[in-house]
Amino acid sequence: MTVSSRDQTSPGAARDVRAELIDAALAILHEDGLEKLTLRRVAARVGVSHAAPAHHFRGLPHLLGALCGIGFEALSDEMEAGMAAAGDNPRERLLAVCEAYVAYAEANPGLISLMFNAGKERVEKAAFGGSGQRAYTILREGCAPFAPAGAEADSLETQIWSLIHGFAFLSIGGRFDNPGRITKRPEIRDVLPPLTLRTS
Amino acid sequence: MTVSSRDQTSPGAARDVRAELIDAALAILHEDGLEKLTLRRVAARVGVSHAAPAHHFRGLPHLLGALCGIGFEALSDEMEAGMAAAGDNPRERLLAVCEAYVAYAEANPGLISLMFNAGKERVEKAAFGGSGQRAYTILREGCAPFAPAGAEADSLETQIWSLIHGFAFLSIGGRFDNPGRITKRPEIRDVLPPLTLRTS
DNA sequence: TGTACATCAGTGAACGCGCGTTCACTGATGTAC
DNA sequence: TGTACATCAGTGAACGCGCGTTCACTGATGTAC
Repeated sequence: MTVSSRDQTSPGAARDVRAELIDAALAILHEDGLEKLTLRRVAARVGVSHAAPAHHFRGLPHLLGALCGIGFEALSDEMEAGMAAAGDNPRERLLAVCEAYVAYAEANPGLISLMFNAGKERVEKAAFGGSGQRAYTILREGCAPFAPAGAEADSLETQIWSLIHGFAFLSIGGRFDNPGRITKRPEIRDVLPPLTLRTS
Repeated sequence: MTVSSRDQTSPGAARDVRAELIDAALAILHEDGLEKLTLRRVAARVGVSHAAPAHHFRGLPHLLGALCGIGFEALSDEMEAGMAAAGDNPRERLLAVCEAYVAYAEANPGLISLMFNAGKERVEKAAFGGSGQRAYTILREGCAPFAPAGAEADSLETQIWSLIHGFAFLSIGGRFDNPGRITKRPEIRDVLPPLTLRTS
């Protein structure tokens, strides 16, 4: 009986508690937000004793770090996929990257908040590598065909990043429901600045 | 002896514990962040028993609501002051509003995070009125002289708000220290989109 | 000017709660011989 | 194919901690007469 799980055709059918803990943490983050995300709740959701997570994560900050890594990878994947699906037009490509960024944030508000807004002491940075760097590089790639209007070298990236980042978090925070506004949920394409192709 | 405080020339010299509690809460928010902001710590900082705050706030969410109200008023004041100091040039006026927004956020990272990123359950909305509305109206006023490049009625406000909001939170989060970047802390003026005056 | 009373902010002890962490333990799995 | 041993993930009880909240209380202040 006890070997039943190993009799399955898939070798991965043996219980992977670590993966289950991460899935449960993502679910709690999504449903209840960061403040409800504790080791004990994660363990309870998986159906395991509250002491079990200690065998997989040094502590809550390490678990949160792992979640951030997953989040940045997934965000990067979405941005890359959007870019790839957009074809060759540079403007369409950048637009797709921006829309992917915002869409990911809107679909994963708890996770994106953890990734960007959680205090340094709460998240063990060592638990995820350069995952954030990858997303930034993709954004930079999307911006590359366009000349910055004026001065600084990476001012266009800064502009675009600020724009979509702010848009995403204002959207998540429900700020576009502001009673003074007409447009409840603007389109990204209506909000991007004019972009001129690099001439050289 | 017990009347000594009332013998002072200033009538406000009598202890105002409620105000002290709010000041202490702001200080904790600034120094340690939202996660460390509890009623007991606030009381301890003021030097009062931990049961005292209950006489002034129904609970932590009401205290946080009061802080948000103060924050939005202060943000609005800064935006208005910046605009007033900028003179008559519409572009300079809008730039000043934007710079005030970002500067306030950078100077008060804990408070601005509470105002925009804290969950609805944590902050009692009833504890502050339309303070957020005022800031939005000022931003709208700064945008008014400019024609939206294309379509939607409030797309320019959305664009500017997203841009400065994202810029502010990326700055607070230390994202401009990203190793892939050249410019560590860009200027707002280098990052604003081109603005064309409304013709009609 | 006095006296009786109501109000109200602050005290300090006590409560139950959920949290992270530690501990000795158990039982399954893998390995050396 | 066996036997002895090491490893390791999970258990459940226990710990101390900080938290919000409640409670009877005290003492100062304000008010009615």
